Amino acid sequence: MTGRPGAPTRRATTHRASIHAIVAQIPRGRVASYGQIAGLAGLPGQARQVGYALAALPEATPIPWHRVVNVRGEISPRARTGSEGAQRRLLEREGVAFDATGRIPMDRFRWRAGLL
DNA sequence: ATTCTGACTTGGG
DNA sequence: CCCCAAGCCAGAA
Repeated sequence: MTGRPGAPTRRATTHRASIHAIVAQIPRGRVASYGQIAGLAGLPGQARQVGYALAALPEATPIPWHRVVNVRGEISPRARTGSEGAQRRLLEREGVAFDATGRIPMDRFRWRAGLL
């Protein structure tokens, strides 16, 4: 350890890594909210960080980032447009439905971790 | 080293 | 339903 006695513990891994790991587990046809992911990643209350972690992903990634939506069941608007439409299309292709107001009925599609 | 900025959630009025 | 404030991390300039 580079540890000087009394020095603050330095993060060995970034939070982004654990967040990506959780998102990678969301099964096809299911969605999770940012806050839900944060909790599962051991970072309760850091929903925002989840969004930032996803925004940092490269264009081509094996991580199913499109399965993460906000707690209201809607696709969160980004500063940079482009992926919103693609995200909805990807979800619909997996069988995730949107209601007339453009929201996903979370009661039906929310991912239950540890449950298929 | 400091400053800025982004895919959020929750509670209260 | 709307609006506001607080909590939070990391990478780029």
